Amino acid sequence: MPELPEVETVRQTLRRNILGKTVSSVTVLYERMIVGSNKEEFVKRIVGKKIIEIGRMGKYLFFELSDDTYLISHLRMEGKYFIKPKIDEISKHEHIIFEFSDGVSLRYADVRKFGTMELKTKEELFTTHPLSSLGMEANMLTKEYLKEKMQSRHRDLKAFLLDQTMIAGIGNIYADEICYLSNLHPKQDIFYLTDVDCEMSANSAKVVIDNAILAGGTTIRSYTSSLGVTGLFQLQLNVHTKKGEACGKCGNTIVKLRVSGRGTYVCENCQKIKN
DNA sequence: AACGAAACCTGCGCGC
DNA sequence: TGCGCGCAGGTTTCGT
Repeated sequence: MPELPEVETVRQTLRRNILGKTVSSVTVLYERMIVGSNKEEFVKRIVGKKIIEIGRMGKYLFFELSDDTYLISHLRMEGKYFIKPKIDEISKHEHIIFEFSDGVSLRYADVRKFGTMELKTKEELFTTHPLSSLGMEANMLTKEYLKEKMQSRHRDLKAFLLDQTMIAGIGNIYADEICYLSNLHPKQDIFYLTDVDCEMSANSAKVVIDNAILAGGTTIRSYTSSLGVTGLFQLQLNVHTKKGEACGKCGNTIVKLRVSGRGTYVCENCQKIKN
């Protein structure tokens, strides 16, 4: 489900709904989701704590709890949060249940069980993996930063955009959209990009990501809507999922390729490879 | 250094 | 209707 705009949307919705609540119990129904500690320790470190703030870095969400406890959550492909009354039945794909002292519960659901949760202290939060490994936020890129990162290595542009240690927050949908707006081919070797290309890429990333946040994220292939995520950015997509349709700029037919192991949509007339 | 493939999981849509 | 295959908004690991 989530790239930066979707995670940001979830963050905003969670903030509005559970800030200040105190956790009265935690139930872990799928232990492999927990990283870095066992189920018992995980539960023990959270119960009784209050939710002070909710933050985000790249695609990672983190809950600041009282007493120097931070919970990092990654939704991977299909992770979702739901807020329901405690007494509601636990549905099939809900794996971690947080109950609050006011009768409300926060539930982490994940059909594919790829998501992760990990506890940290304040000291560890930004100084240890995963948050310490992230590159610059996708909507804060500068041409200088991209220039430095791009012009010193050989790599497909799409692989670079998806590399979270280079840029934090871009996933498969927005990578395609950013390439399209920049008139660059996803298979373009970044080594040969010019200063102007770097500037275009930085600007495109900002436009795409910020507009997607404003739209509440993208909802494609949506089965169940998640908390806060019934985004509408799919209405603004230019290439992703548009195989066989006409390019909005030149009318050429948009094709689907495989780049960096991912389904990739491109207008091969507007996005030509150069070197 | 960089790439592809596999692994972690489940469900859906498609062609036969 | 049923089955097998490919595909899915992510990340890590491992072999080349």
